[in-house]
Amino acid sequence: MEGEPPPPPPPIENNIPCFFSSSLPSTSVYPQQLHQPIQNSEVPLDIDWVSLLSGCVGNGDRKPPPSPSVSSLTSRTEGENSMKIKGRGIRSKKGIPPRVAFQTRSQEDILDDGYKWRKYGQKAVKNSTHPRSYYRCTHHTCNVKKQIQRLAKDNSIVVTTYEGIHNHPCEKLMETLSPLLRQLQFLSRF
DNA sequence: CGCCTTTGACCTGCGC
DNA sequence: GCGCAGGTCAAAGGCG
Repeated sequence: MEGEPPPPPPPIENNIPCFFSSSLPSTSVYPQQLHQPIQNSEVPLDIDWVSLLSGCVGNGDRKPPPSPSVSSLTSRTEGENSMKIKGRGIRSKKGIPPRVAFQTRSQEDILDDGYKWRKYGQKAVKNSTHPRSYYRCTHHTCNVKKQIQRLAKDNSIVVTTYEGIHNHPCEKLMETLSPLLRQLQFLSRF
């Protein structure tokens, strides 16, 4: 049924995965309208990290903002905008997890976002010379996935699409923040 | 030895 | 109904 009903974009808080990494070059976030092509590759640096992080907190994990250098977050990339929900493990139309896509200008395909990922597939995609890689969070109870692909028209841009929300804290972030938190606790006594 | 990547096969939905 | 394209599985091999 339902011939691709235009789903109302869910509140952004529910769609923002968390980002963390000293090496993560950039990001910007918009609600997931992942069926629309990227129209521009301008660089919106006015990231609302408060909203972003509050969404993370509400979802049980969080990451500090990376230092933005470039990027534009998107919805689906060109050549990808016609993507349908297919495949063996197809997401049921009822329970489609939130998805967020980022464009990141980076020489490296894999951006360190603080979580551990296991690659479970790679696929050549139409209209792109670069394959798309599929990753899954290695945490036992976490079912978050991400796809990584380079833009066909700009090899320097990596498009990372997160699907789902982590249900566990980011170990790397906790490592990083622990000393700070301890210090804050100590200072707050005075 | 355990974990990860690679890679081909398989599955599924959509368009024609 | 068929073919295409995207997404996933799982065996095999590599690496620390």
